[in-house]
Amino acid sequence: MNEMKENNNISSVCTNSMEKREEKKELTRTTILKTENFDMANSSFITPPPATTTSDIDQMPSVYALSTTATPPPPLNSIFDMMPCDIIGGDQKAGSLGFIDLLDINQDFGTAASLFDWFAQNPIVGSQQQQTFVPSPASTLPETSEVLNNPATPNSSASISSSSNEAGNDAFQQVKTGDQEEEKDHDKTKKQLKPKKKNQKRQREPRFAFMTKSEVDHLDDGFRWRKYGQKAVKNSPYPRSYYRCTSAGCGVKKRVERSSDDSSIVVTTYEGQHIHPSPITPRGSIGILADSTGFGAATSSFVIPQTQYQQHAYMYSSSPSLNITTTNTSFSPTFSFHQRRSDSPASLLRDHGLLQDIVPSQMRKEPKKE
DNA sequence: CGCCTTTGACCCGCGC
DNA sequence: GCGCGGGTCAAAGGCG
Repeated sequence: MNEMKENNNISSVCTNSMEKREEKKELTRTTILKTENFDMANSSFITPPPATTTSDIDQMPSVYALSTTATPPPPLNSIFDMMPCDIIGGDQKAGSLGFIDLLDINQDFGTAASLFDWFAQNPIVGSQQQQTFVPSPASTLPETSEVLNNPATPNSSASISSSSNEAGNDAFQQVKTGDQEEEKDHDKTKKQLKPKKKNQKRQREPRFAFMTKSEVDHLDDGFRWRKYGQKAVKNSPYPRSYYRCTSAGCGVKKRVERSSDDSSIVVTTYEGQHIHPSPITPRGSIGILADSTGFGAATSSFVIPQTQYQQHAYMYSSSPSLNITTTNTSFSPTFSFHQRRSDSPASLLRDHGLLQDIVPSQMRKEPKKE
């Protein structure tokens, strides 16, 4: 109890204090990269990511995208496809077995004002393609990369098949299997669902995680969340918070916790798919345009408030030359993530032979500065 | 008053 | 079967 409170203090938790958020938002920095060896069950890296090396990077915003899957993920047509609905097969246990490279972001971002701009500017043909990525020491991962993905789970593989389903919900359904329909009403009745069949493992919603270098734990992503739980995390001084989207009928959840290795890194894990547009488009926030497919909403959990990230958008890559720096530029005030469903950084990377270059496990050992 | 967080208890799955 | 740990519930209280 007391310990938990202490943890809260330690981790500079300011979950819903707008004031504090305002104070600290500028401290939030974002870098997106893909990684692997992420233990989704524990929201931790199976293998601690190598340290970033440059002091520059240390100054950069940090968002690390992570995801796991137990089943071959559906089409990866864009970075935004890496949202829960499309990417992560949702079995927690299996998911914990390994982490898959899904955030295939690695590209010369050129003049893109931001990560999001970049995505907007780089249409990629990604449909009807199949991609399999099997982290393996002997595989295509270049050891020159600073990435050092210790394949904690050699068996884990991201099979990204593609069928570019324009209906986001349908895409989501692709991930679902069999009895998952039962899950629809699991939210309220979970507790009463004792008579759950023994052999029916509870299927988890697809999940998507990313890491954010921020002093703010609960990032404002444009949606309204209600905290419904907090648990101490084993082997971590920081607690894990559980949030649920407050919109009626929307069962999207997210977990937020700090990296035990680097307290400046917040690991946010989204689970599920929004069935509504972002209720909030606060000034400075990147709004999400949900389309009729609902996919926009589905991917909206990736929304990053402009106010928090506009200072820098940085993307790690194993190759310094591939780093993008977007300094003091702002994200598009409104970005429709779903609008690039045919764009695939993954395929782009594939086309450019960069897929394996992406830095995964690197971020955890960023030089601690505190 | 409504919405939110806090927090102890409970449920559930898994490993031993 | 038991214990552990993750995840969730729901009552209580805080806050605007």
